[in-house]
Amino acid sequence: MKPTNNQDTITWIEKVYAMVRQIPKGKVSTYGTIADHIGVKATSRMVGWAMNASHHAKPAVPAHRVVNRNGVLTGKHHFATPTLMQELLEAEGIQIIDDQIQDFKNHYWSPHENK
DNA sequence: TCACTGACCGTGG
DNA sequence: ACCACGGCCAGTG
Repeated sequence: MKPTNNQDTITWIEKVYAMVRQIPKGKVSTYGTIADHIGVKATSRMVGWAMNASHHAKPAVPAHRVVNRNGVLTGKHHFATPTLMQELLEAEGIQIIDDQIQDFKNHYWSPHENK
């Protein structure tokens, strides 16, 4: 398509949003994996910061499907409520105990499927 | 305008 | 095995 109002100002942040939205329901991804797949220009910290900005982006990015390397809901505290992230993940069939995703690697989603 | 921080991860000692 | 530090972009004070 040809977005007239769009320009080449697309930054790695846009890619972060796009990739996070590609995460299928019931699956989760990590900051490092996303950052690595986006490009070496971005690091895990940048992804986390982008997620914070995602609150301002549209459509809303399912940041609740993004967790840290340990499979822990590190960013849960940044959601509307500190339990919202866990609630959303549990609603997708993911079991979480003490902010720790159970069988995390089994729910782990890798962008290798996407080109 | 300059400097620091941020939802992290990897490597070195 | 544990502790400490660097790296990258953008926004805020």
